[in-house]
Amino acid sequence: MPYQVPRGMRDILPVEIGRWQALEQRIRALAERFGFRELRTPVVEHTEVFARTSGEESDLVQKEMYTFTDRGGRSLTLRPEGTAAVMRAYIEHGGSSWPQPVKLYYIAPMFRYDRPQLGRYRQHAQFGAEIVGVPGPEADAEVIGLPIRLMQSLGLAQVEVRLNSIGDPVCRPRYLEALRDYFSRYTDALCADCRRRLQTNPLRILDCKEEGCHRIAREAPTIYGYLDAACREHFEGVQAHFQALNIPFVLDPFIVRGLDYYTRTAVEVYSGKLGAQNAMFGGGRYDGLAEQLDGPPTPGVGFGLGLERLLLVLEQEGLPIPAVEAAPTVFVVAVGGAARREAIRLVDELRQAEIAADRDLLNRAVRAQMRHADKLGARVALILGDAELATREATLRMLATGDERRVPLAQVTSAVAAIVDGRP
RNA sequence: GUGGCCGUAGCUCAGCCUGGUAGAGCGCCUGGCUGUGGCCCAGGAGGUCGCGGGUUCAAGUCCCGUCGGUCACCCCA
Repeated sequence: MPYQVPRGMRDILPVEIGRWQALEQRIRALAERFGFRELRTPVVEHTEVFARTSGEESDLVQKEMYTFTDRGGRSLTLRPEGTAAVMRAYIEHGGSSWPQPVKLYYIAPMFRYDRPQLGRYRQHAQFGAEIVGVPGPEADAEVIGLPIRLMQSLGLAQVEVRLNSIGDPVCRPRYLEALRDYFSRYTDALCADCRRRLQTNPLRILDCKEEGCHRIAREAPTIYGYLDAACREHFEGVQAHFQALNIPFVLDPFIVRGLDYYTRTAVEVYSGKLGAQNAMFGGGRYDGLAEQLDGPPTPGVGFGLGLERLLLVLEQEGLPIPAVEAAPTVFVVAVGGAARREAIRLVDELRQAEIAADRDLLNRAVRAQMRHADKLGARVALILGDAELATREATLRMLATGDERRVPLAQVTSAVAAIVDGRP
């Protein structure tokens, strides 16, 4: 085995690409029906774009970034998440002067240096969408409704949406103080990570999975008593709009999100079919993000959804997406040099008529050519030999039934077009 | 970054315990059918047994290391 793909990365082979293409097509159609337009950003950004926005304390920055120095001495990082890059592009190109609000989506690879396991890869694909420029809760419901409707349209009926508010820079500090007060009484019982988080980010203690920490966290004060009027009003607005959209959700005060830029709304959706890596999508509001990138104050809300995980869940639920097929309509089988030359011309003519056509390139026996036509899933075999050439005809064989008839060469394309249209 | 399990043909796996000439099914190619696919039959190609070291007369098999996969932890999509 001379070379292998880098750890945690994978090749998507032709036998499975049809599912990816089908999923991506559906996503694009749905996102655009929702009024989102695609934004493509480079796969790398200046490291600070992620380091400053996600937070120095976040796991993403601490241990998951693919960072390198380019030949000019710049520190660049392979995009570990989409939102910061979208906001960087929005600010750079003067998004505030575009028709407001701005609704953007992306389907793009993300890179995180992590230990691989089922549903977790060092390169994975995410579908994400953002609404920039709307401070009110209608945008939260609008953008989070998108992946919900996507999953429903794929047949995932009961997805559980876990919703929370983590406050904003006005009210969250008071809550963090309350958490510090509370957890300080139990420092001996907290794990080492959480003792550190007590100083750096006590919110994160809330979703620590350590048994001891978890037990203590369960009794911790929730943020609900600390949200100020504006945050509470926003939170209630999001819930009201979810209800109006008939999106079921549960309130979960332990959803805190791993990145620092989130404000107010935080959501995560899980599947029981994914083992330990069970998050399907996550997202929230990030009203302070633009300023962290030295841009003007700009509200935003969005999500990121893991495509590998979505495909895995669909597979395990017995709901595979019908793959995009790439079978030729016509396979031209040629016997002999003159027929081969005619086949080259005929295949080209069919292709110019927008009919998928293919032929043998290995100079193989008729039998092998027929076998190949069958394996490719062609609907029609066009057989060209001396007998046909003598009368300027081709034998048109329907592979499903074995029915055959002779067609003049000049009428082959229209005959095949008729078959494609369902007129045999 | 920590721990458990697993690496033999393109794929799924047997052989390992008890060291002694590397196997099966599927897939691929060819032929049976010299101009007709699927089904069937026959043949062929394809492997430094993940890699490196050690023990031994002899290692796919035993030991150590390493890389990769997988599951769990951390955390996330």
